[in-house]
Amino acid sequence: MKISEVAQRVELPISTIRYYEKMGIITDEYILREQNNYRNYSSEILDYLQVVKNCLAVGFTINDIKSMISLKGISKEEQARIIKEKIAEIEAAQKNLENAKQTLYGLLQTDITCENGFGKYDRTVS
Amino acid sequence: MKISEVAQRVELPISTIRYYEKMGIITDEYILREQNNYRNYSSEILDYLQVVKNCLAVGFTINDIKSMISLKGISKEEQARIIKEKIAEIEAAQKNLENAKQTLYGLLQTDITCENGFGKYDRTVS
DNA sequence: GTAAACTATGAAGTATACTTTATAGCAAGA
DNA sequence: TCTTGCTATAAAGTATACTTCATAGTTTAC
Repeated sequence: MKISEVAQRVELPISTIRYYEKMGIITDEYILREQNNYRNYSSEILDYLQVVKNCLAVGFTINDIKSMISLKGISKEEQARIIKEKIAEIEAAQKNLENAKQTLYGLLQTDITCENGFGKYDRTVS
Repeated sequence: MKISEVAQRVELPISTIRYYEKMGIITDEYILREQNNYRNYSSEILDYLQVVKNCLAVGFTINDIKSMISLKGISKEEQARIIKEKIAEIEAAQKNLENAKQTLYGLLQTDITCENGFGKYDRTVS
């Protein structure tokens, strides 16, 4: 499928898809070039880009994703190590999310305008 | 307490703390200025900055945080609406995290080097 | 067959979140 | 006192993730 279809289906701008390729997180494996030089993507790009979107949405960088892609070239032990590291990062992010969420729930239940985490006013100085 | 103590306790660079103030997410409520013009922070800054860190870590922007701070000026209904919106965003992020985590667990269990989400090779073209 | 729409590339521009630099005043210990 | 270290500000610089622009070839609809 052509780039515009990919863009529409994964809900990313065309420019972003080309950018991801330039950055190395969309590899040749997903792309054939036609006679006219147009990119022709395999359908697997759709699931792949969804994973990429998830990863970026939760704070991983493009370089993080590149390191995950490049797992292909290294030893199983090293692969496992990197993956476990990433999982630990995700779990840390999950804790942060839960904290942030509880903070917001706290805001809902208290009087936001004076006494709570965001905007609390207290001149006590230590 | 002075800026260096805050920096150390919340584990943020001094420059970042000054930057947050400049961006408006650390307000005067947390700061007194001494005769020498040094900032003197109230102890509440510590919890507050932890919340800020959590929010930033999970994808909220400084402007998002500003909008949460500014809840003080608006109606309860509007406050509740904004907070619920933010909670919804967090829950979306939580789903993304869980997806990303499952993807990584999948990587751990499969043969990473050939058949999986990152780096799958399939020339099928639609 | 021609205009509108889609594709391509490289380079420059933008937004966000910081960090660093340059310069200078204030403070605490030897 | 003097040196080392902490504080201050403004402005410039950096990293990341894109987006836009300029230019040009290709395809499709009429």
